[in-house]
Amino acid sequence: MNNLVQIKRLQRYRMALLRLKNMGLKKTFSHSLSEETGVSPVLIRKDFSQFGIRGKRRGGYDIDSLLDELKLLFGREKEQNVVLVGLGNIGAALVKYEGYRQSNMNMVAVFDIDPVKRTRRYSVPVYSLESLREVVNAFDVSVAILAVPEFSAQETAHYLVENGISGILNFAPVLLKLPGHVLVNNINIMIELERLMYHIGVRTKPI
Amino acid sequence: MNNLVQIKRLQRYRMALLRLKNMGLKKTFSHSLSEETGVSPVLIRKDFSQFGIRGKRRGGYDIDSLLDELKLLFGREKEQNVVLVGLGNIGAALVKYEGYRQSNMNMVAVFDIDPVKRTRRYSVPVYSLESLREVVNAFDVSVAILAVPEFSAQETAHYLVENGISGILNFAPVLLKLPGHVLVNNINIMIELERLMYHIGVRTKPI
DNA sequence: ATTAATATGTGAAATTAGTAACAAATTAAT
DNA sequence: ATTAATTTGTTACTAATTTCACATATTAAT
Ligand SMILES: NC(=O)c1ccc[n+]([C@@H]2O[C@H](COP(=O)([O-])OP(=O)(O)OC[C@H]3O[C@@H](n4cnc5c(N)ncnc54)[C@H](O)[C@@H]3O)[C@@H](O)[C@H]2O)c1
Ligand SMILES: NC(=O)c1ccc[n+]([C@@H]2O[C@H](COP(=O)([O-])OP(=O)(O)OC[C@H]3O[C@@H](n4cnc5c(N)ncnc54)[C@H](O)[C@@H]3O)[C@@H](O)[C@H]2O)c1
Repeated sequence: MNNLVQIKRLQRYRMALLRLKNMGLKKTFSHSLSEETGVSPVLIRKDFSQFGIRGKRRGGYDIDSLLDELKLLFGREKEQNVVLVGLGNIGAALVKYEGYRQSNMNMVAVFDIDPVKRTRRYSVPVYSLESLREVVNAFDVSVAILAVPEFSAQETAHYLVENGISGILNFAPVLLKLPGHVLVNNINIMIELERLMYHIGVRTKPI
Repeated sequence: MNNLVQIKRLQRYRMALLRLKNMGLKKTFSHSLSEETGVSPVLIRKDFSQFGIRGKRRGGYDIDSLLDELKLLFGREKEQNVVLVGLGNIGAALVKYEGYRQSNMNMVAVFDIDPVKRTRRYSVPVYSLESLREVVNAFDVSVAILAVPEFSAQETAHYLVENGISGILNFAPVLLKLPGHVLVNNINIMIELERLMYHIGVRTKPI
């Protein structure tokens, strides 16, 4: 059963555990985590079990230990550097976001073809794409956030990969065609909205 | 097998078909759509088949007919109005986005508690939350985009529901606890980034 | 006309994911 | 100490999703 679906759930557990810890809690139970994540208690226990994470019968799970175990999975030891490509609407939101540290990540540079965009001053430097390779090498970057218009997404993604990027978080609503070793995660806001509409529409449609 | 997973795929087909149509194509085949969407050809055929959409053996599918059929599913007849709650980083990107029309949607109002945010002028009016019910009634709104900070997300979501919202696209990294009839779709940017890191890390880790 | 090639459509098989049931451990209560 | 209550961990079962295999239709070529 390993992977994908399960990894997504482990991430959710981790987020929830961070919240619980923040609230001052020391331990938790599969049914409490279920409340926080929407995953059934059995499945939570099974997931933990399969990743070698063990609780105490009747005593539940120790939050700190759980987070330590999950840290080995997600919170890579070394802080991971990412770059942002495309400083438009979405890009501007992402560059101003301050939550990267919390996930042990750091945005080291932004790239945009528009020189005007490069005059705006943020806490992160904005370059032309020519500097990409240099930055990738200097900061050991392997992941990029891609927030360029749909029509240039494929071409830009290709350029990123040519210059050493092997993971892309893609906001453009297209399937990027890239070499097999490259990983892409897509975020498609309009599709999420549409599906919401669809499900609501379906349910409220008169029978 | 109906629903959820399948609906997601049908949405992807639709997006891809719109692109193909835009490129001037008239018909397509399950294997071409597979290229565009990453879904296997058999599964594409099966999905269509189960939704009563039929192609021509040897002749493939007619793009316009396909889109018509899918329109019945997704592109509700009437344009759907949505509101945005929280005009921060993400909110500002969403209010400036111009792709709603294409999905037959329309953003009719933005809400923010911060009076300073309400002085900024966009093509969409910005109100305080007190006006929510009024707008919901006037524009028959059932879906809201929630882009407020994590700590106020639950409370705000609750308020939205109290005032007639039944679908929420949630950007805050928390599981919203709401009455069963309310639908929530979550977009969690950091989780997507983390998972990218994880999968890359796993693969490049020395054996 | 006949044959070959190509694509769809679908029931069966295989795979993957999730649930139920319950034993084992641990803690709390008497 | 003994009993009861609770919660984990696991195996067996059920459900869901996807792929396989192939029959069937359609077009193109000879
Ligand atoms: N803004 C939203 O709310 C929203 C919603 C849904 C989807 N999207 C998608 O997200 C992507 C970005 O949207 P946006 O609204 O931020 O777009 P935008 O047009 O505001 O910004 C795009 C930016 O990318 C830059 N750019 C263009 N080509 C480039 C290239 N080759 N290399 C580097 N930079 C380049 C442009 O100069 C611009 O600054 C689009 O694909 C869009 O479809 C956005
Ligand atoms: N910006 C990003 O790139 C990013 C990335 C990942 C996740 N997120 C999440 O998205 C959400 C929004 O992020 P952001 O960066 O835009 O935050 P932000 O702080 O920039 O903006 C939040 C906005 O919500 C308004 N607000 C606060 N409470 C409100 C309430 N009760 N009702 C109405 N409006 C209210 C604030 O006035 C502000 O304008 C957060 O939950 C954040 O964790 C954002």
